[in-house]
Amino acid sequence: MADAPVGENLLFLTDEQLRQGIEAMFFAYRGFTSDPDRILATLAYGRAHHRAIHFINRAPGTTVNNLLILLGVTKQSLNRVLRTLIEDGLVESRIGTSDKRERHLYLTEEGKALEARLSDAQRARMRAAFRAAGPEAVAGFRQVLEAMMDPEMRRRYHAFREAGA
Amino acid sequence: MADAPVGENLLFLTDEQLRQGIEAMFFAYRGFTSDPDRILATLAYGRAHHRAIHFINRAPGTTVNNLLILLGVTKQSLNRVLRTLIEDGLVESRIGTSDKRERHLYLTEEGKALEARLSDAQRARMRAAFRAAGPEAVAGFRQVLEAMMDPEMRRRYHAFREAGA
DNA sequence: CAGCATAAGTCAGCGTTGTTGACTTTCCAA
DNA sequence: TTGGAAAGTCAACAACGCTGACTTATGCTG
Repeated sequence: MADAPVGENLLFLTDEQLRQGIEAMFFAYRGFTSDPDRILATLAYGRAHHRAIHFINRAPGTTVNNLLILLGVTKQSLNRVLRTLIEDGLVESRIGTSDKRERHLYLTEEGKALEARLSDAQRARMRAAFRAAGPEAVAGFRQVLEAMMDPEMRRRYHAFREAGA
Repeated sequence: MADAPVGENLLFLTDEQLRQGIEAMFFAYRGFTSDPDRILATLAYGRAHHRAIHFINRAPGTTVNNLLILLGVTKQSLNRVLRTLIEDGLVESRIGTSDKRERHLYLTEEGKALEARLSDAQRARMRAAFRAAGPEAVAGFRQVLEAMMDPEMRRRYHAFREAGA
């Protein structure tokens, strides 16, 4: 897997290939966010709300601190988003049982409904792209993306996924 | 290429696989932008400046209109960025010869120097990721990204690349 | 128990980057 | 010569990052 090209066949590492990869990443990310963005624009929410909703859905009961580390934003920034989501009844904040300083976050039914709308739209595009490219391409896609993350973020992400609540 | 799995082996299209793809895209994009962001932060520039510099470098002599369509922003938004780059002597704006309403954009030597700094950083990460994943994974990565773009953006992007000036 | 650390929330202010709307200037082309 | 395209400008606004300072509640440790 990691030992395919050693001395020959390094043409995929030319500057031109790398630049094309960079540009592909830029344009693909635009497509990636465009469908949820359209939905969010009708609701006075933005991408930050989407990200919060997404990860609360993925790990119900996660704490505010967990979430802001995962998202890589300050607590002030996250708090502004969480406050509106709680006020609007999409997210519920429960005081921790073992540690009462902590707030555990959950989606309400309404929050789950919006999460599903956003997720359906985003998954539809991802599904179409995966289907068009085929399973081997998808495996390569995942490999490259994993390698592109900061090691620290990759670690946090996997820890989050395994921790759940 | 497009006919690998027809009735069986569609496990790569499960909702869980799609969600993992979505999250990988989110975290990888963070890594993707982090190196240039660090450089830009020391210069009072942001990502919008980077994008303008990148595409002017890729297609010297492109017009303002070409650029704003490619970047998908309004002329007011692009103009604010271009103005600072021109004032700072990184970008040169030349009045068109055939059509004098048009402004053709070029990087100055100083602009090319910054482009190289930003690009070196971003390519280093891309190179490391490509190398770690291998050429077949890179091909798959590119295929999925291409399929994820809006068709209109993919068309514009390829047209831009071929047009040059 | 006293005191420090931690988790969360809040207020104020700021910067970047996107938006809309309205307007002017320049200039090509029918 | 007139309509429209291209470019630029001004104003206002919103989303969402940031820093800094502060409070409140709670947990932990000496």
